[in-house]
Amino acid sequence: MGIIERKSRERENRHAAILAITKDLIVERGVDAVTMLDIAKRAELSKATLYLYFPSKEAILKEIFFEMSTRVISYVRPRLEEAKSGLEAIRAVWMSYLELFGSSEDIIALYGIKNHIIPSYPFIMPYREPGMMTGPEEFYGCIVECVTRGIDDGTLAPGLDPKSIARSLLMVASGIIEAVARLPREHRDVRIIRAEMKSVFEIMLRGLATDRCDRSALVLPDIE
Amino acid sequence: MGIIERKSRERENRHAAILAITKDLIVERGVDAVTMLDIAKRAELSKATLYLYFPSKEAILKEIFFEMSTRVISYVRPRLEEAKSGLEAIRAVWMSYLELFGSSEDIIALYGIKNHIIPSYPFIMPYREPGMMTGPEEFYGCIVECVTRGIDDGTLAPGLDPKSIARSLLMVASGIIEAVARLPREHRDVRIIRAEMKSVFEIMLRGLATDRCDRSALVLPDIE
Amino acid sequence: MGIIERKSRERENRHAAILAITKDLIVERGVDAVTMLDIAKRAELSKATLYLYFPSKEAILKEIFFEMSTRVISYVRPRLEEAKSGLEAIRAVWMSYLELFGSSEDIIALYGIKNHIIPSYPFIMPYREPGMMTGPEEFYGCIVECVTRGIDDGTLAPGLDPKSIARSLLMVASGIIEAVARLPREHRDVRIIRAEMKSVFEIMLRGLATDRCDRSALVLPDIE
Amino acid sequence: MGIIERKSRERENRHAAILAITKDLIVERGVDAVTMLDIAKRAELSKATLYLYFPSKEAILKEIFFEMSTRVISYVRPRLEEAKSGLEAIRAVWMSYLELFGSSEDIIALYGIKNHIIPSYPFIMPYREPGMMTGPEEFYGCIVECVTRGIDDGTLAPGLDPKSIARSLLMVASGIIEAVARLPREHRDVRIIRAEMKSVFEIMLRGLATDRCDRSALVLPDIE
DNA sequence: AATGAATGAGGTTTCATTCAT
DNA sequence: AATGAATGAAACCTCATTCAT
Repeated sequence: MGIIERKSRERENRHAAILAITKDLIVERGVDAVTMLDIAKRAELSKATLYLYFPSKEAILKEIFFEMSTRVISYVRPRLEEAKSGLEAIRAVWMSYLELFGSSEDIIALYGIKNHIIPSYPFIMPYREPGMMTGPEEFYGCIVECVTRGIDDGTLAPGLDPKSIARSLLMVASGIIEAVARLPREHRDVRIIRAEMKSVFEIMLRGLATDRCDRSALVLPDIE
Repeated sequence: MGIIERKSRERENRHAAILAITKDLIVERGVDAVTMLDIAKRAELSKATLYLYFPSKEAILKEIFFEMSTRVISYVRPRLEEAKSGLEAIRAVWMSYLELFGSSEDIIALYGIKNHIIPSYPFIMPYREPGMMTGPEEFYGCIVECVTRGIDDGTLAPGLDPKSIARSLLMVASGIIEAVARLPREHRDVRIIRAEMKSVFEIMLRGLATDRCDRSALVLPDIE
Repeated sequence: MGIIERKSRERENRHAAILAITKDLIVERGVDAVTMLDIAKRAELSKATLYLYFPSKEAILKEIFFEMSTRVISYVRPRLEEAKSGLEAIRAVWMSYLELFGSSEDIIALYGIKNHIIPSYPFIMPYREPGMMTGPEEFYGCIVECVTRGIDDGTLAPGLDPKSIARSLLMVASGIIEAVARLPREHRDVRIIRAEMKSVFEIMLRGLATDRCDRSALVLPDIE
Repeated sequence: MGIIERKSRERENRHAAILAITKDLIVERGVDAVTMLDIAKRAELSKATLYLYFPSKEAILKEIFFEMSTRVISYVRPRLEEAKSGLEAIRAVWMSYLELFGSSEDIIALYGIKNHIIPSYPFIMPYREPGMMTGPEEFYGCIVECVTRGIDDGTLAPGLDPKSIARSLLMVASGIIEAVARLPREHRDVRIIRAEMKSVFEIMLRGLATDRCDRSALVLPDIE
């Protein structure tokens, strides 16, 4: 039993290692430039072995994707719940992006893979029972809620379509991350990039807020 | 002589036809999924024939890219010059996007190819003598000017960095176009997409403008 | 009739021009690197037009080859006949090579093509009635005669097989020309190359001669 | 462990088999006429498999080339060291050629590839630190030494330029091998070819030697 | 569980040659 | 007579995936 347990743990380790390595490679080179051989080499495994842990390359990508998007939403959700208004909730989302990107570039992989797995996101989303949604769908749902809440509490401009705004916010964030992802690694200066993100996010916050809101909520703090 | 002329015209037609077909294919499937064989098949030519008109696949992409970006800037520039304020100039840029996208989806190809040809745009740009800039570089320059003008004439918020804002605007536009490009063709409903663009652009306009400006300049008209 | 004549002359001019151009290209780049398009471009003709004058690329090569080899033999033969001994005849052959190469690098084309047209030369040669031989065959025959003559008149070592010696001489000459042909054009210094040829030829002359001969016949003059 | 060893041996065998097959094909058809598909077919592999063992066609050629040239020089060098005079050393080089060619036609591949890898050899050679030379460069150096030695010990004619003579010898040998290589395989009668080589080599030996030397050193033995 | 070995399908590019005009 | 246009065949190379051991 101890042995079986150990085996199982080893297997999980390998599994996780493959995912981590693939993520790194994607962050370094972009999804398209990562081959199964690249992954195998860095994992010090044979290509064939990868297929013991994952049925296909697609499956690796999917797993990274869903694992990461779950993680992101776990990070964001409590911050949303603490927010005292709809506007603050939106602000909390942007803050989370800045913090997440600040702590690691991993998020680049998330967005790179997204374009392979659910390219139509956030335009097209299958209807799912509440609780059955995947990370990105849930994330979208969260933002819709934030916007609705903001309209209701008067911190966001009335007359907005929450779904449309949610899509807009997602696309803008996505666009920035992808632009960053295309930078060759040696030009990715985290500080500059965060400044760029902050700039865009602040513009959007100002664009969405009503006069009634606290001006301080429209500014994102510097993160060093 | 009439014959020579006709022949020459036919040759140019083929040349143009190949470009047009490639553009269509890119719009349909994305740059990465378009092969020389695909182009040849749709043009009802052999692969070898393509190489009579273009020295390489890259050359086809480049030609489409530079031709389109020149066309876009020619479209946008006069509208900028007519604008009475910096804010209106920015608004004119957004309007142009809406109009261009409304008349054809071609612009999707432009952005798809951009990521191949100058992936670091708009982050990294080689310095060039004025007048020697490629379309995208010139476009960036235009927007920097608009923003500067807007700060000077008080229609845009003071304290903004024009270069940073220009990059932000380009990235946001790019992000939207790319999100649209990833939609399968049958789901690309031009009206919905334009509404989506309009939504984002209006948010950004509001986010950039000062109170002093004309409220009507913050709204983009519907284009049917 | 005047017109017909002119036409015919024009046709011959084109024909000759194509041959000349091809020869130049071969000298510059080597046989393998010359394409029909290269020839057409430099001749300011279309590829298709080449096929009006020659049925195939092979045919162009063959014609250059036979024309040049005839010219070479016409150059060499009278010098052989003036020679007063077998040894001097051999010397005259070498002298001819030095002179021919000195006046133009064309001979490089001759040897380049040879390897395509009659690769087995000088090992295998079809039997032909006297007078029906092609240039290279005749050339070989000449050298066989020279050697025979030299053995008979005592200037060349007895016990040699004239045919074998003839083949040896041809192979050695060929080897040098081909080595030169492989040099990139900018490194082909005619003076150095002639010195190299002279060196080899003198060694061979000394190796073939008997003591009886005039020592001065073993030295080749410098050609500036 | 036994298994690992066996696998590794098999892999090396395949590697070696590909090299051997390629060598054979080159010997049969010449370098230019050998394609990756040819090699794959004869090896009963797919083209893709070849790329598991070698990164490119060029790499196969290079490996054959360096392996063979190393082998040749290992064969020749001890024979040179046993030689009692410069002339005998040169003779030993020729002897080696005869023996090597007698035991296998492989050497044809060596010379065929040489013209691809270092076409300017022996005219142009990069300077290298002693001990860093490739096989052919080392070979050239050896021959220069032999000639120098021969001039010093009086067995070779004074007034010769050792470097020039070395180049001449290499070109002559190369010329013969290449002439042989162009023969269709069914006409390559090893005995005849060796006789031909012997004939040329003996002429050159006589041409280089002084009267002082032992006449028997000017004759190469028959090898049956 | 692990992997060495193999491959089919597909990518870009080149070139001698043909044919309608 | 001249050619613009076209192409089939073939070259090198890559990669996700399979399978026997």
